[in-house]
Amino acid sequence: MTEAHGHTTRRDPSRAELTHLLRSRGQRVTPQRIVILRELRRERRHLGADDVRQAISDAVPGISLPTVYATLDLFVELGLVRRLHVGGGVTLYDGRIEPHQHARCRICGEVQDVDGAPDDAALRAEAQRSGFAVEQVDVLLSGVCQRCRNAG
Amino acid sequence: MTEAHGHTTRRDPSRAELTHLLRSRGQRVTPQRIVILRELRRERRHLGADDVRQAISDAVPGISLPTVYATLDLFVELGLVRRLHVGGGVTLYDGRIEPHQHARCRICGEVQDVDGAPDDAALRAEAQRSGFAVEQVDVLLSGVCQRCRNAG
DNA sequence: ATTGGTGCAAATCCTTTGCAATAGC
DNA sequence: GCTATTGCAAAGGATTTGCACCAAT
Repeated sequence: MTEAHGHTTRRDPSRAELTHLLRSRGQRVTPQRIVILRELRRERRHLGADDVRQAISDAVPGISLPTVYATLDLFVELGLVRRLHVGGGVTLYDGRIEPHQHARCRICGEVQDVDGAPDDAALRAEAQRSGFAVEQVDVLLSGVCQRCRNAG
Repeated sequence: MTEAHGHTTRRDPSRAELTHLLRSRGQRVTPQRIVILRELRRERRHLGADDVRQAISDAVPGISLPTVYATLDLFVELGLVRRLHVGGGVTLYDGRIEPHQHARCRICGEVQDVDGAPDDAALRAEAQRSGFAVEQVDVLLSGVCQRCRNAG
């Protein structure tokens, strides 16, 4: 038995990180927050707010969607997760912090990670020419994923 | 008088283009479509669906939002305009076709154009390694625009 | 004991849908 | 005249808000 039925305690690197960040801002460490962050870090898929709620419904049975939204907003502000705006008004959350970009299949809608940072020097320079202070660069590739190419 | 109160007729390059595209697909050339495309081509800002309706409310007084949405969807499919998903679930439409990217101010939300194509060779290659067929690359810069930097 | 966080219910916002009337072709 | 397109009204789905209760510090 490795660690069985994921409970909130026990060696969880994301938990210490979270506790520290929240405490330093006078905010509270709640089970909801612990579980949501752990889920985002564990899951390699990209989750919407309701996906998150479903994914943790065992660990935190009665959690409400407003709480999930509030928590995700907080995590984005803390820099713990990335918010992703893919097509169709869909908003997803990504627990991976390492620099990487995203590719969205126009057939099935699935979003996959693409490792690597964009070579954005030229675009940055161009934006800064007009006085825009660039803080972040998001790249979204669109196309057709392997599975849909095989199916189609 | 250059050409005064923009009416739908008279030398409008976008109109001929639109007529041709629609006819070739057995679709109809309506005043709503003509005016919406002309507005998107003329306006250098990026417009949401309701912005479009307001912008053309003089030319097409009774136009409904569902019609605006349907028309924008059609134009995106025809490749006449680009759909932009910027933060906050906001969807904007861009009548400029030439390759360019976008920068969104995190303070005021304004979206400005950034000329130039991304140097995306490395990311494309990485995505294709996993069987993903890249068709399009969208880059969204985030940061603070000139005006908000001065104000702040 | 304080007061930030949660859950609930309802409100809001954007977008889509169903359908009868209208207008391109 | 045929049928795509429109406008209206209403539905739908995602996210936010207000407030009373609860629980982390």
